[in-house]
Amino acid sequence: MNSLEQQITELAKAAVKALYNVDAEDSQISLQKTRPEFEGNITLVVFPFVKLARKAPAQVAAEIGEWMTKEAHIISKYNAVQGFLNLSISDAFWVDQLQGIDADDHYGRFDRPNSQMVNDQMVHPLMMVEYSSPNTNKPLHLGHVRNNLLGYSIAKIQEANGWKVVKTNIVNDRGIHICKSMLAWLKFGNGETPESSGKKGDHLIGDYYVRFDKEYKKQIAELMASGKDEETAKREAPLMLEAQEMLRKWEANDPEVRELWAKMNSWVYAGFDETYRKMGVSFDKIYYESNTYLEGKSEVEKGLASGQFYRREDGSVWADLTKDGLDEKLLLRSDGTSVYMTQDIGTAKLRFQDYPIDKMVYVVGNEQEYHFKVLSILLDRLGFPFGKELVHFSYGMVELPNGKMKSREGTVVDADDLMEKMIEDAREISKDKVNTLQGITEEEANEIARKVGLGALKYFILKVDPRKNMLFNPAESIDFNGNTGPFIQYTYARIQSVLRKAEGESTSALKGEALSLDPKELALIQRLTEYPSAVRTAGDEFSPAILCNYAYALACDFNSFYHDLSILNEPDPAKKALRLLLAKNVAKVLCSAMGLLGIEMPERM
RNA sequence: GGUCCGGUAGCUCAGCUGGAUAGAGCAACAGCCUUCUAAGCUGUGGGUCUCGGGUUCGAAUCCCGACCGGAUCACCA
Repeated sequence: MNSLEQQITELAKAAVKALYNVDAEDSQISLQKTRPEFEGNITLVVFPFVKLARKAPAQVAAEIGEWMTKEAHIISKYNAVQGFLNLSISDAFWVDQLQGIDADDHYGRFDRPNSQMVNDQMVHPLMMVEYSSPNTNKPLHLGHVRNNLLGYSIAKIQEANGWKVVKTNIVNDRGIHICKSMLAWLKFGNGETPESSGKKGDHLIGDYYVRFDKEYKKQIAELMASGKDEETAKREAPLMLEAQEMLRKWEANDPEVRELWAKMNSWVYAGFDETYRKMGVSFDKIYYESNTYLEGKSEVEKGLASGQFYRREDGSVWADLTKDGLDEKLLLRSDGTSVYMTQDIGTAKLRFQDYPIDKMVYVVGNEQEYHFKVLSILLDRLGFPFGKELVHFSYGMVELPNGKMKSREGTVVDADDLMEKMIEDAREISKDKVNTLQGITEEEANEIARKVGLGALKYFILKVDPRKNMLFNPAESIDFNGNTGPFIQYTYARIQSVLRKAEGESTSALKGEALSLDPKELALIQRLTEYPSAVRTAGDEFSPAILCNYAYALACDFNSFYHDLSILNEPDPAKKALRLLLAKNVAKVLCSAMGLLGIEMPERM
């Protein structure tokens, strides 16, 4: 089906040809939605043609408008304001569009140009999306929340854009930071477990990580008091030495250390699982750094053998990236241990073994842009087809009113606490709405509060352009009114309420009926037709925010329509049928758009 | 210092492939529920789009230069 834009573009080119005998380029055809203060639905900007025509802009607009109106039945009338030609599209066209949307069960979903039919089945190119990637020494915080929500949403959006998406996670489960919490637990834990304390496993481990830091600082202070300088004190503090010793034992597969490590990590995973479940995110395949870092080492060794990398006198291994305008990059330390980059190479290797990856996407904060620039070059050199074109979906930091979150200063916003608080707030607010929520069970009420609270949180985070830093003020609660998730959920719930009451009513009265549309109805249909391009743009630009904006605009249009025009009390059966069809499809699209954001819709609220 | 990103209403953010008088929400104020859910709708006030040049019929948007803020440039991750 030709979109309206395409049809108008062809018409405009034909008009310019017929009137001025000039072949216009597609790039000269500039279309925009007509501003509400003017009559019309779509506007052609005619300035590009005024030189060719050697006439005043308004006259050119009028001439083209006259020609198009005569030639094309979908244009009902036009008006020209300066160089702007405002075109009104016929009501029949819009009704037709609405019926098309209604008939399309996959409205807003596409195939890729390189999707192929294989044995009667559509096979899509494969995109792997890595997100979350937590350390196992502390619970998830607000920064992770943004990461997880963006990662999950972008996976959904790319799926709608015709990719087969594999969601993946790389868990950073080894290293000195893990040893720190293990050591603190051994020394000060008295055998505390999640069961014995009732604490969530990840929080319990996080507490010991903090405890380590506290005791370590104490030791540093003592050493400095006895005359050592700060550098020496930090290096020689017994706790740090012990942690390093523990890491060596871990690398040497010391059974005792490994057993403790496995036990404590399992507590953390149980905690993470709970947080992920609550957040509503999931993964198709999880990788663990403890399994991939050795793979990375051997890849680096191979690169060394093939001359891609070189070894320095102290034994460390480096990649020379000066030809790419970058520096030299360390890949293996002089003691042979691996760094972050090494591990990422190993992970890529395993992933590539496991899946036919066409595109690899890393959802990681913008502080790591340099890292991914380097990784892209290295993977390319090592022969990974997706290396060169890998996407670092780089998003901005979440900042608090006084700057970044700092765990040492206790300003970290915990993910579990935050979600719980949002759900409580939603529950509190819904208590004032008893009239609309009469007769529902406690369980249903909890479920509504959960959807609404999380909806508010998710929308709040996703509506901001991912590239930008965003501000979160813990002192102010996240809104439930205005441009928010609950606003859109509310719009949906209202529609569901109407549809429940209209159950059994047919929309067939619409057939063949020539009815005239109210401007609010027309605006709604036009907005619905914009959904596919919103999905496409969100995919192209990796921006869930675009879908937030779209869903908000659609909800606004509907609420305005709903306020002015009655659906159930409309006496004209054809009009009533149209409005029901409209409401039904607005709900469908709202639900679809919010689904791509990972936000659930309540049937009532 | 090099590189990258940002600067739009009191606050949080849209708009940025150039188009009409720059938009929302929050906060403030004023209205609208015997009528499909008022988490809604309508209205009022609020702007040197950081600044200065340039390109253009037309610049918040593109180019150049300042200024301010952030990130990064580790044998950290």
